[in-house]
Amino acid sequence: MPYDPERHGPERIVGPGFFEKVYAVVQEVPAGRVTTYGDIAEALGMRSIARKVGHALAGLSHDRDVPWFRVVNAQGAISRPLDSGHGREQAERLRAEGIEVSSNGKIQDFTRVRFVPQH
DNA sequence: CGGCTGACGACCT
DNA sequence: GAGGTCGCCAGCC
Repeated sequence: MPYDPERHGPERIVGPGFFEKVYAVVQEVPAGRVTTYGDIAEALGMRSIARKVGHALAGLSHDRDVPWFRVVNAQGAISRPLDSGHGREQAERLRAEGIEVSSNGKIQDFTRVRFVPQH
């Protein structure tokens, strides 16, 4: 299917600098709240590149001041194996901010702590 | 250069 | 709720 603004958003903005744009949006998420890959994609004007948002975070170096752990998937769950170092760290850091995370990685009261970044 | 791979998500059974 | 399908696109074989 060709590019369709109705489905894919107003314009294509993925390109050089995309990662930095993602990081800028993530930094808007306040402590104690979480947002989703899709919400970030939409804040950047593209509804269909949620996957690229995850890719951007995957390439993030931890020494940068970006709260990567406040980003979860649309189901309100941590999108990394909980038996991995990063999965455990994310759950830990969210709990440290007062967010309840169940043993299966689900965020409790997700709809209430969900933060939707604005354009 | 073609194929595969994802920290995803909407939609359908 | 649990799976499967398809669309996305930069990066890495």
